[in-house]
Amino acid sequence: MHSISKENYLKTVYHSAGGSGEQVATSKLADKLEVSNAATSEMARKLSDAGLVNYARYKGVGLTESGEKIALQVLRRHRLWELFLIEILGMSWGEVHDEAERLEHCTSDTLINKIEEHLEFPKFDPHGSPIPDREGNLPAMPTLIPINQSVAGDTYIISKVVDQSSELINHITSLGIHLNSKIMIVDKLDFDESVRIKIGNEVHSLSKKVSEHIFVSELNNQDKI
Amino acid sequence: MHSISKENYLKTVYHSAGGSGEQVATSKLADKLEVSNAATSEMARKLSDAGLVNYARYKGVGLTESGEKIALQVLRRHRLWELFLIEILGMSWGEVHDEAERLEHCTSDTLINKIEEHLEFPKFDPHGSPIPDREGNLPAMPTLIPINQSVAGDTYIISKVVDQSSELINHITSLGIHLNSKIMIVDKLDFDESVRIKIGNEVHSLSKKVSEHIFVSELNNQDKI
DNA sequence: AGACCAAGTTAAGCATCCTTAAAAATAAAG
DNA sequence: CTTTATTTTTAAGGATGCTTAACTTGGTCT
Ligand SMILES: [Mn+2]
Ligand SMILES: [Mn+2]
Ligand SMILES: [Mn+2]
Ligand SMILES: [Mn+2]
Repeated sequence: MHSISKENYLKTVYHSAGGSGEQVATSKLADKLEVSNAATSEMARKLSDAGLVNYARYKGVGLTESGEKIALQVLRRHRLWELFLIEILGMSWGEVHDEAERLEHCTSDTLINKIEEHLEFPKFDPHGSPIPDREGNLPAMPTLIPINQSVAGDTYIISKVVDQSSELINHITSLGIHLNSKIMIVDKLDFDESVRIKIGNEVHSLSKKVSEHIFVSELNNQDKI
Repeated sequence: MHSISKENYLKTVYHSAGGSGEQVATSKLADKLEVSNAATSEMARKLSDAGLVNYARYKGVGLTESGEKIALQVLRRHRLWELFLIEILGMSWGEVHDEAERLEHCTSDTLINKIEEHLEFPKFDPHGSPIPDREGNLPAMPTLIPINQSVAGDTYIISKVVDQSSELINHITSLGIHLNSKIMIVDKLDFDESVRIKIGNEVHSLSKKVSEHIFVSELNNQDKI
């Protein structure tokens, strides 16, 4: 098994590259991992030596096939743990991410497979993200769009919430937004890129920062999830 | 939270001191932790600086009050995880120790309390060891004796198995020994300190190494567990 | 007591992962 | 196409936790 730092790094490259094999700037990774640029450059070289990323100085990093395999394993552990903590142990949406962020690094295949079995082989985690199977395959997903790209007047279903920070999740929860909530886009304000949405009878304003982390699907796509 | 190394060290001091505040030789800890004596001496000094152990050169280490508090927290997490993995996830006796050895270092109070609640506040782990409560108090336990101190001809109940290594646990399991099994001491051989025991209709020979890790209670003490 | 031995400690050094500060490469302006 | 600004890398060093090898210390044997 690789070190905690290496696993977190590979997972972050995967997230930042947006699934495809794009090159990611080392400074972007430094931001997300909350370490210095210097630390990220150094790690890029080490992971490159280990054959887990493609890296050329000043050109960013991208996962190799074996690097992606590891990233998907970590992601699998993270997402299964989150679902388990919510479904079986009754923890809250806001609590599970930080816990999973640690557990993902100290869970054997045997254990994570037991958890998967206990949850009856789920396909999505509590934030709507797909869970890789034992071979690293992701389930088919409908195309989702972030709220800041939605159309005013249209109605959508909340389908995924990017859960990088528990602060964001707690804020979203406090607005009454949950997975599979139905929302209507009231209007979009150009000057600050905020979006006003209607949930039930309440109208809330979402800043750009918030709206770009919430993904929705069109109402008629709902059955695909 | 302290580092993994420090937590393991404190836990090992607790185990080695046999509950009371005896001083433990650094070399004994080095053996159990499978590191060099040098590493143990260095760590003794660091933990002493942090006020977690009493340490005077050449005199061994003993837990301070705050050191014992941490040891008991780690022990609590270890034992609750082991029980959880067996009871809820169906893992085997031999598998859970190694898993718990890692999980014990990355589990928040919130999570371990949820686990405790889910298990309905158990008092003993799957090997018969007592589980400290949230305040670090251990449940009352009957006095147990290791099999190598048992009396030939007498009948006992298996009440605790020290689970330092999964090899030992697997061996014991393969002999058909489980918690609460009833056994009879057939005889004790002086020349190699082995013990022969009868379980059901089978007679097995236990080496000294094995017999000193299995603890039994007299038959009439059974109800106290 | 003096010599000896085993147990325990210190010294020096290595791996990992991080930092800040200086240097180099790339990108942006003029 | 230079000059400047920004991004990225390299260099030097610190903390932690480990190693082997050399050195102390305390206890034992004669
Ligand atoms: Mn998460
Ligand atoms: Mn993590
Ligand atoms: Mn155990
Ligand atoms: Mn451990």
